[in-house]
Amino acid sequence: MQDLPVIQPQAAERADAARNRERILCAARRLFDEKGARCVSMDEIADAAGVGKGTLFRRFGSRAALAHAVLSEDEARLQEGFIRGAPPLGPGAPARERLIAFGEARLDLIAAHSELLAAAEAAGPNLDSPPYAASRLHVELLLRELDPGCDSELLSDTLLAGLTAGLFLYLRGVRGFDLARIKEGWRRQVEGLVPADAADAAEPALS
Amino acid sequence: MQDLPVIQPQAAERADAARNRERILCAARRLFDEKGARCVSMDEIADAAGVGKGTLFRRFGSRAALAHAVLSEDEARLQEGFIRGAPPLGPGAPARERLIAFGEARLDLIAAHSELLAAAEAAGPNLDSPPYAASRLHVELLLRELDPGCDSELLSDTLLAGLTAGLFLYLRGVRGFDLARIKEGWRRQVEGLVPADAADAAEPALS
DNA sequence: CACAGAATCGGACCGCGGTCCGCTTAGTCT
DNA sequence: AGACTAAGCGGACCGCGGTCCGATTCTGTG
Repeated sequence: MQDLPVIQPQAAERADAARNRERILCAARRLFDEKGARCVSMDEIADAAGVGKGTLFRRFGSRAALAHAVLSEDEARLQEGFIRGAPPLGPGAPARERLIAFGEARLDLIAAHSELLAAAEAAGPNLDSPPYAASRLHVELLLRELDPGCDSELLSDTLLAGLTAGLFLYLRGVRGFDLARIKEGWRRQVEGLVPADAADAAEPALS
Repeated sequence: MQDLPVIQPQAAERADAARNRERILCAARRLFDEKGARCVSMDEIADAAGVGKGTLFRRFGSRAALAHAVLSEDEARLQEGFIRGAPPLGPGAPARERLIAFGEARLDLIAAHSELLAAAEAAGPNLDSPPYAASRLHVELLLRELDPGCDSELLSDTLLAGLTAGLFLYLRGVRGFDLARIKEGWRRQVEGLVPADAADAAEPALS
């Protein structure tokens, strides 16, 4: 019989490593909101954390990943909200409403951290990032519930393309739309995507 | 009385400048499809064109802009297609069909030059690039025709977010969807966005 | 407590996209 | 033709994200 596999693979993190991780996250968070995400270089962060650049990259791999790590708390809160939260967003409301609420919640998060999130979207849709995967799955399940015949796998991705920090910055900064208007657009897009008749197919009041 | 302002501001391009522009475009095109867009550095292009790096950037401003320039022919052809082309894409077909055909045509173009287009999308939706602006306007007009009450300004942008090279590469490369399936998703999204009743409101056979 | 081995550190280093500025050259006016 | 001027040129230079590897700890063991 082998040893039981340890559930937390990174549990054996050395004390100094843990300390440095915390220092880095702390410095990054501070610098990001002091100077704006795009004006902070990785060298600066390493410096402010009192740590070598190599350490920084060893810990987080890339700028995008660091940004994700800094935002992980907020991402987790959102995720918690649509998995176990109160009805408009969490289970209990009709799927269509949940989908709309999800988009609005995500847009709120984007609005709050747009620059940082944009940095985290370096390559494509934050591919392979757990938060994105979770969101995608959530949207996919809701879509499947609303219209079992649709290509929910694909549509979840294309729908989520409308909830990107890059797009948001463009819409708000260049085109001049405000948050409420963007939310309204999302609602409209969701309502359209789901045929009105099919929408009521699964409208039990509770999950 | 002053001299008449010349209508074409850049007409006064010096002979050597024109020659170099051509050399650069030519070298870029060749290298891009020999080695794949992402494996070609700007230094390489300048080198292959027998031109200094400064010249390259003076001419094209950025890597993204160079990519656009290389693709301008194809972009122009697409644009020509939806402005003056044959009915499914050009004027004459019902607006909804035109919108679907537009997306499919754009997806074809993306599929043909995905890497290069991805390079051209460096910052946000190719913001301020003429081709993107033209596409956006086209989509906006079609949307307005289909449903005059909708927020066509915003929806044109969010819809176009689904026709991005970055998204396409992700859908095809990471998720493994093929072109046909992606096109089907686009159709579905368009059909949803436009209420079925309003869709027939403007269905004259000719423009 | 001393030791050994490995995990971690850190800063020199790389190639990249992009900028700058002194030199060259193509067009123009006499 | 000759000279004048501004457009054009090119390569040294910059800061950035990211990598590498020798030096430096930390931690379990005798």
